[in-house]
Amino acid sequence: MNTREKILATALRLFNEQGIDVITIRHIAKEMGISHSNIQYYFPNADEIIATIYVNHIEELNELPIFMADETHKPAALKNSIIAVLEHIYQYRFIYIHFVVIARRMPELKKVYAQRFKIRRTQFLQLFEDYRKQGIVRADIPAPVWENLIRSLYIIGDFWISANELTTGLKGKKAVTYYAGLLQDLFYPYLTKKGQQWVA
Amino acid sequence: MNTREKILATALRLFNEQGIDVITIRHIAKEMGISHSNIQYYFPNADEIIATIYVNHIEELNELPIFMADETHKPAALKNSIIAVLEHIYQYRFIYIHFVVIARRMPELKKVYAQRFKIRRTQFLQLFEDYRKQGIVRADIPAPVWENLIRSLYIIGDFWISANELTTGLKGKKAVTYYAGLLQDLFYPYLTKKGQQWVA
DNA sequence: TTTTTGTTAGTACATTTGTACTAAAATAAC
DNA sequence: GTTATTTTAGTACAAATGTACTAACAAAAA
Repeated sequence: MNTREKILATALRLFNEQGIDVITIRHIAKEMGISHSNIQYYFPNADEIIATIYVNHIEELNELPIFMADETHKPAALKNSIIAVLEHIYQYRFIYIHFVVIARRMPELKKVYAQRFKIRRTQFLQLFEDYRKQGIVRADIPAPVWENLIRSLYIIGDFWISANELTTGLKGKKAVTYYAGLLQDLFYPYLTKKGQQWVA
Repeated sequence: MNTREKILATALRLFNEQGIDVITIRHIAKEMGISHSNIQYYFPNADEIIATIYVNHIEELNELPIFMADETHKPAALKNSIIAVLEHIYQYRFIYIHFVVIARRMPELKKVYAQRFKIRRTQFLQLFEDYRKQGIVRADIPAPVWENLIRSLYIIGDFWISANELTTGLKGKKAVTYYAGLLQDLFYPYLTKKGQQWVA
Protein backbone atom coordinates (compact mmCIF):
# COMPACT_ATOMS: atom_id res chain seq x y z
CA MET A 1 0.00 0.00 0.00
CA ASN A 2 1.55 3.29 -1.11
CA THR A 3 1.33 6.58 0.75
CA ARG A 4 -1.73 7.78 -1.10
CA GLU A 5 -3.65 4.61 -0.29
CA LYS A 6 -2.49 4.74 3.33
CA ILE A 7 -3.77 8.28 3.60
CA LEU A 8 -7.18 7.24 2.26
CA ALA A 9 -7.35 4.25 4.58
CA THR A 10 -6.33 6.24 7.65
CA ALA A 11 -8.67 9.09 6.78
CA LEU A 12 -11.57 6.68 6.33
CA ARG A 13 -10.93 5.13 9.73
CA LEU A 14 -10.62 8.46 11.53
CA PHE A 15 -13.65 9.94 9.77
CA ASN A 16 -15.70 6.89 10.73
CA GLU A 17 -14.52 7.01 14.32
CA GLN A 18 -14.70 10.72 15.00
CA GLY A 19 -16.37 12.56 12.12
CA ILE A 20 -15.26 14.98 9.45
CA ASP A 21 -15.95 17.97 11.70
CA VAL A 22 -13.09 17.16 14.06
CA ILE A 23 -10.56 15.37 11.85
CA THR A 24 -8.12 17.58 9.93
CA ILE A 25 -5.21 16.85 7.63
CA ARG A 26 -2.91 17.36 10.59
CA HIS A 27 -4.73 14.68 12.60
CA ILE A 28 -4.41 12.20 9.78
CA ALA A 29 -0.72 13.00 9.39
CA LYS A 30 -0.05 12.60 13.11
CA GLU A 31 -1.91 9.28 13.16
CA MET A 32 0.22 8.08 10.24
CA GLY A 33 3.46 9.45 11.65
CA ILE A 34 4.16 11.60 8.59
CA SER A 35 4.19 15.33 8.01
CA HIS A 36 1.02 17.16 7.08
CA SER A 37 2.85 18.59 4.10
CA ASN A 38 3.23 15.07 2.83
CA ILE A 39 -0.52 14.60 2.78
CA GLN A 40 -0.87 17.97 1.17
CA TYR A 41 1.35 16.68 -1.62
CA TYR A 42 -1.33 14.13 -2.53
CA PHE A 43 -4.45 16.02 -1.49
CA PRO A 44 -4.58 19.82 -1.41
CA ASN A 45 -7.13 19.73 1.41
CA ALA A 46 -9.35 17.43 3.45
CA ASP A 47 -12.32 17.91 1.14
CA GLU A 48 -10.36 16.29 -1.68
CA ILE A 49 -9.82 13.25 0.51
CA ILE A 50 -13.51 13.08 1.34
CA ALA A 51 -14.48 13.43 -2.31
CA THR A 52 -12.08 10.67 -3.33
CA ILE A 53 -13.40 8.31 -0.67
CA TYR A 54 -16.97 9.14 -1.64
CA VAL A 55 -16.42 8.39 -5.32
CA ASN A 56 -14.63 5.16 -4.44
CA HIS A 57 -17.58 4.11 -2.34
CA ILE A 58 -20.17 4.85 -4.99
CA GLU A 59 -18.10 2.97 -7.55
CA GLU A 60 -17.90 -0.04 -5.26
CA LEU A 61 -21.66 0.06 -4.81
CA ASN A 62 -22.20 0.27 -8.55
CA GLU A 63 -19.96 -2.75 -9.04
CA LEU A 64 -22.13 -4.93 -6.82
CA PRO A 65 -24.17 -7.46 -8.80
CA ILE A 66 -27.66 -6.18 -9.52
CA PHE A 67 -30.35 -8.27 -7.98
CA MET A 68 -32.87 -9.50 -10.52
CA ALA A 69 -36.12 -11.21 -9.75
CA ASP A 70 -35.90 -14.12 -12.13
CA GLU A 71 -37.13 -17.56 -11.07
CA THR A 72 -33.71 -18.90 -10.23
CA HIS A 73 -33.33 -16.43 -7.40
CA LYS A 74 -34.35 -17.43 -3.94
CA PRO A 75 -35.57 -14.87 -1.42
CA ALA A 76 -32.36 -15.45 0.53
CA ALA A 77 -30.57 -13.92 -2.46
CA LEU A 78 -32.59 -10.73 -2.04
CA LYS A 79 -31.73 -10.49 1.62
CA ASN A 80 -28.07 -11.20 0.91
CA SER A 81 -28.17 -8.51 -1.72
CA ILE A 82 -29.51 -6.02 0.82
CA ILE A 83 -26.91 -7.09 3.37
CA ALA A 84 -24.08 -6.66 0.86
CA VAL A 85 -25.11 -3.06 0.22
CA LEU A 86 -25.52 -2.27 3.91
CA GLU A 87 -22.10 -3.73 4.66
CA HIS A 88 -20.51 -1.38 2.16
CA ILE A 89 -22.43 1.53 3.61
CA TYR A 90 -21.29 0.59 7.09
CA GLN A 91 -17.65 0.60 5.98
CA TYR A 92 -18.11 4.15 4.71
CA ARG A 93 -20.51 5.23 7.41
CA PHE A 94 -19.04 8.69 7.94
CA ILE A 95 -20.30 9.67 4.50
CA TYR A 96 -23.89 8.99 5.53
CA ILE A 97 -23.55 10.78 8.83
CA HIS A 98 -22.24 13.93 7.15
CA PHE A 99 -24.13 13.48 3.90
CA VAL A 100 -25.74 16.89 3.69
CA VAL A 101 -22.69 18.84 4.83
CA ILE A 102 -20.51 17.00 2.30
CA ALA A 103 -23.02 17.65 -0.47
CA ARG A 104 -23.19 21.32 0.47
CA ARG A 105 -19.45 21.72 0.37
CA MET A 106 -19.05 19.72 -2.84
CA PRO A 107 -22.21 20.10 -4.91
CA GLU A 108 -20.68 18.11 -7.77
CA LEU A 109 -21.00 14.97 -5.63
CA LYS A 110 -24.76 15.36 -5.63
CA LYS A 111 -24.76 14.50 -9.31
CA VAL A 112 -23.05 11.18 -8.65
CA TYR A 113 -25.68 10.48 -6.04
CA ALA A 114 -28.62 11.55 -8.23
CA GLN A 115 -27.34 9.45 -11.10
CA ARG A 116 -27.19 6.33 -8.95
CA PHE A 117 -30.67 6.99 -7.58
CA LYS A 118 -32.13 7.27 -11.06
CA ILE A 119 -30.67 3.94 -12.18
CA ARG A 120 -31.63 2.17 -8.97
CA ARG A 121 -35.18 3.53 -9.13
CA THR A 122 -35.72 1.91 -12.51
CA GLN A 123 -34.23 -1.34 -11.27
CA PHE A 124 -36.54 -1.34 -8.26
CA LEU A 125 -39.61 -0.70 -10.38
CA GLN A 126 -38.56 -3.56 -12.66
CA LEU A 127 -38.07 -5.81 -9.65
CA PHE A 128 -41.53 -5.01 -8.29
CA GLU A 129 -43.02 -5.61 -11.73
CA ASP A 130 -41.32 -9.01 -11.95
CA TYR A 131 -42.52 -9.93 -8.47
CA ARG A 132 -46.04 -8.92 -9.42
CA LYS A 133 -45.97 -11.14 -12.48
CA GLN A 134 -44.83 -14.05 -10.34
CA GLY A 135 -47.65 -13.39 -7.91
CA ILE A 136 -45.23 -12.65 -5.10
CA VAL A 137 -46.45 -9.12 -4.48
CA ARG A 138 -49.96 -7.72 -4.65
CA ALA A 139 -51.40 -6.45 -7.91
CA ASP A 140 -53.74 -3.94 -6.25
CA ILE A 141 -51.08 -1.41 -5.21
CA PRO A 142 -51.27 1.93 -7.05
CA ALA A 143 -48.15 3.03 -8.91
CA PRO A 144 -47.49 6.14 -6.76
CA VAL A 145 -47.36 3.91 -3.68
CA TRP A 146 -44.59 1.89 -5.31
CA GLU A 147 -42.79 5.10 -6.19
CA ASN A 148 -43.02 6.33 -2.63
CA LEU A 149 -41.92 2.95 -1.31
CA ILE A 150 -38.70 3.31 -3.30
CA ARG A 151 -38.15 6.78 -1.87
CA SER A 152 -38.73 5.45 1.62
CA LEU A 153 -36.34 2.56 1.04
CA TYR A 154 -33.75 5.06 -0.08
CA ILE A 155 -34.19 7.33 2.92
CA ILE A 156 -33.81 4.39 5.28
CA GLY A 157 -30.91 3.03 3.23
CA ASP A 158 -29.10 6.33 3.48
CA PHE A 159 -29.86 7.17 7.09
CA TRP A 160 -30.05 3.93 9.02
CA ILE A 161 -26.45 4.61 9.99
CA SER A 162 -27.44 7.87 11.63
CA ALA A 163 -30.59 6.44 13.20
CA ASN A 164 -28.55 3.59 14.63
CA GLU A 165 -26.12 5.94 16.30
CA LEU A 166 -28.97 8.01 17.76
CA THR A 167 -30.90 5.09 19.20
CA THR A 168 -30.03 1.43 19.04
CA GLY A 169 -26.26 1.89 18.86
CA LEU A 170 -25.57 -1.48 17.25
CA LYS A 171 -22.06 -2.17 15.97
CA GLY A 172 -20.83 -3.81 12.80
CA LYS A 173 -22.55 -6.98 11.66
CA LYS A 174 -25.30 -6.62 14.25
CA ALA A 175 -26.27 -3.22 12.90
CA VAL A 176 -26.23 -4.47 9.33
CA THR A 177 -28.39 -7.47 10.16
CA TYR A 178 -30.89 -5.44 12.14
CA TYR A 179 -31.46 -2.81 9.48
CA ALA A 180 -31.51 -5.38 6.68
CA GLY A 181 -34.40 -6.92 8.59
CA LEU A 182 -36.04 -3.54 8.90
CA LEU A 183 -35.85 -2.99 5.16
CA GLN A 184 -37.12 -6.47 4.46
CA ASP A 185 -40.11 -5.99 6.74
CA LEU A 186 -41.06 -2.89 4.78
CA PHE A 187 -41.97 -5.32 1.98
CA TYR A 188 -44.07 -7.58 4.15
CA PRO A 189 -47.49 -5.97 3.70
CA TYR A 190 -46.99 -5.90 -0.07
CA LEU A 191 -46.57 -9.66 -0.26
CA THR A 192 -49.31 -12.00 -1.39
CA LYS A 193 -49.92 -15.23 0.51
CA LYS A 194 -47.70 -16.91 -2.03
CA GLY A 195 -45.11 -14.22 -1.47
CA GLN A 196 -45.22 -14.73 2.28
CA GLN A 197 -44.51 -18.43 1.86
CA TRP A 198 -41.79 -17.57 -0.63
CA VAL A 199 -39.84 -15.45 1.85
CA ALA A 200 -40.61 -17.57 4.88
CA MET B 1 -38.50 40.19 22.00
CA ASN B 2 -35.55 40.55 24.36
CA THR B 3 -31.91 40.03 23.46
CA ARG B 4 -31.87 36.40 24.49
CA GLU B 5 -34.86 35.58 22.32
CA LYS B 6 -33.42 37.55 19.43
CA ILE B 7 -30.21 35.55 19.69
CA LEU B 8 -32.14 32.29 19.57
CA ALA B 9 -34.23 33.45 16.61
CA THR B 10 -31.23 34.69 14.65
CA ALA B 11 -29.20 31.60 15.45
CA LEU B 12 -32.05 29.36 14.32
CA ARG B 13 -32.32 31.20 11.03
CA LEU B 14 -28.58 31.13 10.33
CA PHE B 15 -28.24 27.49 11.36
CA ASN B 16 -31.11 26.57 9.05
CA GLU B 17 -29.68 28.57 6.18
CA GLN B 18 -26.02 27.64 6.47
CA GLY B 19 -25.48 24.89 9.03
CA ILE B 20 -23.90 24.65 12.44
CA ASP B 21 -20.50 23.84 10.96
CA VAL B 22 -20.05 27.32 9.49
CA ILE B 23 -22.02 29.56 11.86
CA THR B 24 -20.20 30.81 14.95
CA ILE B 25 -21.15 33.13 17.77
CA ARG B 26 -19.36 35.90 15.94
CA HIS B 27 -21.49 35.37 12.83
CA ILE B 28 -24.67 35.56 14.85
CA ALA B 29 -23.45 38.71 16.59
CA LYS B 30 -22.53 40.37 13.31
CA GLU B 31 -25.91 39.47 11.80
CA MET B 32 -27.63 41.02 14.84
CA GLY B 33 -25.40 44.07 14.93
CA ILE B 34 -24.26 43.43 18.49
CA SER B 35 -20.96 42.37 20.00
CA HIS B 36 -20.06 38.73 20.32
CA SER B 37 -19.38 39.34 24.01
CA ASN B 38 -23.02 40.23 24.38
CA ILE B 39 -24.07 36.84 23.10
CA GLN B 40 -21.50 35.26 25.34
CA TYR B 41 -23.25 36.95 28.26
CA TYR B 42 -26.34 34.83 27.58
CA PHE B 43 -24.74 31.72 26.12
CA PRO B 44 -21.17 30.69 27.00
CA ASN B 45 -20.75 29.04 23.59
CA ALA B 46 -22.60 28.05 20.43
CA ASP B 47 -23.36 24.56 21.72
CA GLU B 48 -25.46 26.07 24.50
CA ILE B 49 -27.52 27.89 21.88
CA ILE B 50 -27.99 24.68 19.92
CA ALA B 51 -28.98 22.76 23.03
CA THR B 52 -31.50 25.44 24.01
CA ILE B 53 -33.07 25.47 20.56
CA TYR B 54 -33.16 21.67 20.54
CA VAL B 55 -34.95 21.44 23.88
CA ASN B 56 -37.40 24.15 22.82
CA HIS B 57 -38.18 22.17 19.69
CA ILE B 58 -38.75 18.90 21.49
CA GLU B 59 -41.00 20.65 24.01
CA GLU B 60 -43.04 22.17 21.20
CA LEU B 61 -43.40 18.74 19.63
CA ASN B 62 -44.49 17.24 22.92
CA GLU B 63 -47.10 19.97 23.31
CA LEU B 64 -48.78 19.05 20.04
CA PRO B 65 -52.11 17.27 20.58
CA ILE B 66 -51.71 13.52 20.46
CA PHE B 67 -53.64 11.94 17.66
CA MET B 68 -55.99 9.24 18.87
CA ALA B 69 -57.87 6.80 16.72
CA ASP B 70 -61.33 7.15 18.22
CA GLU B 71 -64.37 7.12 15.98
CA THR B 72 -64.82 10.86 15.96
CA HIS B 73 -61.55 11.32 14.13
CA LYS B 74 -61.54 11.53 10.39
CA PRO B 75 -58.53 10.37 8.34
CA ALA B 76 -57.93 14.00 7.42
CA ALA B 77 -57.14 14.53 11.10
CA LEU B 78 -54.38 11.94 10.89
CA LYS B 79 -52.85 13.61 7.88
CA ASN B 80 -53.12 17.04 9.50
CA SER B 81 -51.47 15.60 12.56
CA ILE B 82 -48.55 14.38 10.44
CA ILE B 83 -48.32 17.72 8.67
CA ALA B 84 -48.26 19.62 11.96
CA VAL B 85 -45.27 17.58 13.14
CA LEU B 86 -43.43 17.94 9.85
CA GLU B 87 -44.00 21.69 9.87
CA HIS B 88 -42.35 21.95 13.27
CA ILE B 89 -39.47 19.81 12.06
CA TYR B 90 -39.05 21.99 9.01
CA GLN B 91 -38.81 25.10 11.18
CA TYR B 92 -35.98 23.46 13.10
CA ARG B 93 -34.50 21.64 10.15
CA PHE B 94 -30.86 22.30 11.00
CA ILE B 95 -31.24 20.00 14.00
CA TYR B 96 -32.12 17.08 11.75
CA ILE B 97 -29.34 17.79 9.31
CA HIS B 98 -26.73 17.81 12.07
CA PHE B 99 -28.48 15.33 14.32
CA VAL B 100 -25.60 12.91 14.87
CA VAL B 101 -22.94 15.58 15.30
CA ILE B 102 -25.13 17.41 17.82
CA ALA B 103 -25.79 14.21 19.73
CA ARG B 104 -22.08 13.39 19.77
CA ARG B 105 -21.14 16.77 21.14
CA MET B 106 -23.98 16.81 23.68
CA PRO B 107 -24.79 13.24 24.67
CA GLU B 108 -27.33 14.44 27.24
CA LEU B 109 -29.63 15.46 24.38
CA LYS B 110 -29.86 11.84 23.30
CA LYS B 111 -31.83 11.11 26.44
CA VAL B 112 -34.44 13.72 25.53
CA TYR B 113 -34.70 12.09 22.13
CA ALA B 114 -34.86 8.54 23.46
CA GLN B 115 -37.53 9.51 25.97
CA ARG B 116 -39.73 10.98 23.26
CA PHE B 117 -39.25 7.92 21.08
CA LYS B 118 -40.33 5.61 23.88
CA ILE B 119 -43.54 7.52 24.51
CA ARG B 120 -44.35 7.88 20.82
CA ARG B 121 -43.72 4.20 20.18
CA THR B 122 -46.38 3.22 22.69
CA GLN B 123 -48.78 5.75 21.20
CA PHE B 124 -48.21 4.36 17.73
CA LEU B 125 -48.79 0.78 18.85
CA GLN B 126 -51.99 1.91 20.54
CA LEU B 127 -53.06 3.69 17.37
CA PHE B 128 -52.47 0.59 15.25
CA GLU B 129 -54.37 -1.51 17.75
CA ASP B 130 -57.34 0.86 17.63
CA TYR B 131 -57.29 0.86 13.85
CA ARG B 132 -57.22 -2.90 13.84
CA LYS B 133 -60.27 -3.07 16.12
CA GLN B 134 -62.09 -0.73 13.77
CA GLY B 135 -61.17 -2.93 10.84
CA ILE B 136 -59.20 -0.13 9.21
CA VAL B 137 -55.90 -1.99 9.17
CA ARG B 138 -55.21 -5.65 8.56
CA ALA B 139 -55.28 -8.16 11.40
CA ASP B 140 -52.79 -10.55 9.78
CA ILE B 141 -49.66 -8.43 10.33
CA PRO B 142 -47.16 -9.92 12.80
CA ALA B 143 -46.22 -7.74 15.77
CA PRO B 144 -42.52 -7.38 14.81
CA VAL B 145 -43.60 -5.92 11.48
CA TRP B 146 -45.56 -3.22 13.32
CA GLU B 147 -42.54 -2.58 15.51
CA ASN B 148 -40.30 -2.19 12.49
CA LEU B 149 -42.85 0.02 10.78
CA ILE B 150 -42.62 2.43 13.70
CA ARG B 151 -38.83 2.44 13.45
CA SER B 152 -39.06 3.11 9.74
CA LEU B 153 -41.55 5.92 10.28
CA TYR B 154 -39.16 7.44 12.76
CA ILE B 155 -36.16 7.22 10.46
CA ILE B 156 -38.10 8.89 7.68
CA GLY B 157 -39.55 11.41 10.11
CA ASP B 158 -36.09 12.34 11.31
CA PHE B 159 -34.28 12.35 7.99
CA TRP B 160 -36.73 13.47 5.32
CA ILE B 161 -35.20 16.92 5.76
CA SER B 162 -31.78 15.60 4.76
CA ALA B 163 -33.14 13.42 1.97
CA ASN B 164 -35.03 16.39 0.58
CA GLU B 165 -31.89 18.51 0.43
CA LEU B 166 -29.97 15.70 -1.26
CA THR B 167 -32.55 14.98 -3.93
CA THR B 168 -35.90 16.66 -4.43
CA GLY B 169 -34.90 20.03 -2.97
CA LEU B 170 -38.44 21.11 -2.15
CA LYS B 171 -38.92 24.23 -0.05
CA GLY B 172 -41.29 24.98 2.82
CA LYS B 173 -44.87 23.88 2.51
CA LYS B 174 -44.17 21.88 -0.64
CA ALA B 175 -41.57 19.77 1.15
CA VAL B 176 -43.87 19.21 4.11
CA THR B 177 -46.77 18.15 1.90
CA TYR B 178 -44.65 15.81 -0.18
CA TYR B 179 -43.12 13.96 2.75
CA ALA B 180 -46.40 13.85 4.63
CA GLY B 181 -47.72 12.01 1.59
CA LEU B 182 -44.72 9.71 1.64
CA LEU B 183 -45.37 8.81 5.26
CA GLN B 184 -49.05 8.33 4.61
CA ASP B 185 -48.37 5.99 1.70
CA LEU B 186 -46.26 3.83 3.99
CA PHE B 187 -49.55 2.90 5.64
CA TYR B 188 -51.32 2.05 2.42
CA PRO B 189 -50.53 -1.68 2.16
CA TYR B 190 -51.57 -2.17 5.77
CA LEU B 191 -55.08 -0.89 5.12
CA THR B 192 -58.08 -3.17 4.69
CA LYS B 193 -60.58 -2.43 1.94
CA LYS B 194 -62.60 -0.60 4.54
CA GLY B 195 -59.49 1.28 5.53
CA GLN B 196 -58.79 2.28 1.94
CA GLN B 197 -62.27 3.75 1.63
CA TRP B 198 -61.80 5.46 4.97
CA VAL B 199 -58.71 7.35 3.87
CA ALA B 200 -59.84 7.95 0.29
C1' DT C 1 27.88 10.20 -12.51
C1' DT C 2 25.08 13.82 -13.10
C1' DT C 3 20.69 15.54 -13.69
C1' DT C 4 16.04 15.53 -13.27
C1' DT C 5 11.82 14.27 -11.19
C1' DG C 6 9.12 12.75 -7.40
C1' DT C 7 8.48 12.54 -2.42
C1' DT C 8 8.83 14.06 2.36
C1' DA C 9 9.71 17.35 6.14
C1' DG C 10 10.02 21.76 8.23
C1' DT C 11 8.81 26.41 8.81
C1' DA C 12 6.13 30.46 8.52
C1' DC C 13 2.05 33.28 8.35
C1' DA C 14 -2.65 35.03 8.08
C1' DT C 15 -7.17 33.86 9.65
C1' DT C 16 -10.52 32.09 12.60
C1' DT C 17 -12.28 30.69 16.85
C1' DG C 18 -13.07 30.06 21.80
C1' DT C 19 -12.36 32.25 25.89
C1' DA C 20 -11.13 35.54 29.40
C1' DC C 21 -10.94 40.01 31.11
C1' DT C 22 -11.99 44.95 31.72
C1' DA C 23 -14.64 48.93 31.15
C1' DA C 24 -18.50 51.52 29.71
C1' DA C 25 -23.39 52.12 29.42
C1' DA C 26 -28.03 51.29 30.74
C1' DT C 27 -31.35 49.93 33.97
C1' DA C 28 -33.15 48.98 38.51
C1' DA C 29 -33.04 49.47 43.52
C1' DC C 30 -32.50 52.16 47.37
C1' DG D 1 -29.82 61.31 43.38
C1' DT D 2 -26.90 57.80 44.52
C1' DT D 3 -25.76 53.11 44.52
C1' DA D 4 -26.12 48.38 42.74
C1' DT D 5 -27.02 45.37 39.26
C1' DT D 6 -27.56 44.04 34.69
C1' DT D 7 -26.35 44.44 30.08
C1' DT D 8 -23.29 45.59 26.30
C1' DA D 9 -18.85 46.56 23.97
C1' DG D 10 -14.01 46.33 23.33
C1' DT D 11 -9.67 44.20 23.65
C1' DA D 12 -6.45 40.61 24.15
C1' DC D 13 -4.53 36.06 23.67
C1' DA D 14 -3.69 31.20 22.91
C1' DA D 15 -4.78 27.36 19.98
C1' DA D 16 -5.97 25.43 15.65
C1' DT D 17 -6.25 25.49 10.79
C1' DG D 18 -5.49 26.21 5.78
C1' DT D 19 -2.06 27.46 2.87
C1' DA D 20 2.29 28.72 0.88
C1' DC D 21 7.05 28.22 0.53
C1' DT D 22 11.68 26.23 0.90
C1' DA D 23 14.82 22.64 1.63
C1' DA D 24 16.20 17.99 2.15
C1' DC D 25 16.04 13.47 0.51
C1' DA D 26 15.16 9.52 -2.57
C1' DA D 27 14.41 7.50 -6.95
C1' DA D 28 14.63 7.46 -11.78
C1' DA D 29 16.50 9.09 -16.14
C1' DA D 30 20.12 10.88 -18.82
